[in-house]
Amino acid sequence: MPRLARKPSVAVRAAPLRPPAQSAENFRRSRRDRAVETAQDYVEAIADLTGALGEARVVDLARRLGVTHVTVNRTVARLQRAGYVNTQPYQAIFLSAAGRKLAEECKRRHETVVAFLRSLGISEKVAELDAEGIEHHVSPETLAAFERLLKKP
Amino acid sequence: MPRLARKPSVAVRAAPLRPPAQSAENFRRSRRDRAVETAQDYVEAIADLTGALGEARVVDLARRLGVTHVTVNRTVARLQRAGYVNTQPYQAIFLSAAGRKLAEECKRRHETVVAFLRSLGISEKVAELDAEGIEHHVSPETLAAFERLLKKP
DNA sequence: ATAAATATGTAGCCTTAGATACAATTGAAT
DNA sequence: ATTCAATTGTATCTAAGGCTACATATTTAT
Repeated sequence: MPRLARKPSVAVRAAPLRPPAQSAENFRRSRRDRAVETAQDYVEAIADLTGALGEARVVDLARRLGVTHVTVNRTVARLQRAGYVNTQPYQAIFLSAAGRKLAEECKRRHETVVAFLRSLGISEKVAELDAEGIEHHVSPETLAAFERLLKKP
Repeated sequence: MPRLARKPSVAVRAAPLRPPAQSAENFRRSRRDRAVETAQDYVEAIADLTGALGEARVVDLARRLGVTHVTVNRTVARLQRAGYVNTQPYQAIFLSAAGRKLAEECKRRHETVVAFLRSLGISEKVAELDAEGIEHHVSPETLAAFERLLKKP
């Protein structure tokens, strides 16, 4: 069985390749973002439900997030361990101070992203859809740029 | 222990709340995106490494993606089952036709997102960083808007 | 007051995605 | 030809985040 050399003496194509360190850092941040996305989605949903209904119940969260109540239950328990929410068995779920703060930030960012996409001519529906995924990866610098452009069209 | 009514007869605040169906759909898509992000990141990295070095080895992928070789190994096996790559034990990893196609799309989208962010005045570094997370959530409609605005400044 | 419906909780299973520790293979140098 | 370092593979652990099935509370309706 013929074997390929570890590194061909002559590179097939001389494409410039950024040093892996930077690249790896970007992927790591992207993964880290992913890990906090859930928390953000939940606190945002809890804030909305609390605003609209006076409290956030497990079933309502499940419906809203499109998962079963079991998933909500387990995640809420984790969020409580992390200090974002307060709840007791068979009771509604309320945000802690930290949770409210996080929810505020998320809501503002979400609305900015949606408004920015809308300003580019994206439809309401798609803007909401894309924002849901995009918002978690928008750095402060990029968010600031969005806000700046929304003010000066 | 006092108990809260399931639904307070009078809503504390009359905030309009989109029907959960749409919201749930958005979250579901966002989660589905997450599931294919990995595949996209890998085929993109494999394409880059193949271009630069002639082949993609496990260690290089690991360095580039910022994970251990074990994670790469397992993921590559999954990508092979999914038909995106071809490889054999102790050999380099090559893209299949489907993998090359996916890599092309990802690369184009990645570059568009970076260019668009750059055009907003975002720094090179942050543009790359944010794009890494954002690109996976940009719908065709939004991508088209980005391209349109890049042509007409 | 009791029964039914709804809501919540628990047990257990699957997949993805990270890790360490150790084993086996390969490529290169002596 | 043998050794040695690097690469790759395997076993096993952890945690998040889905799920179904079933058990327990709670709320509502009769």
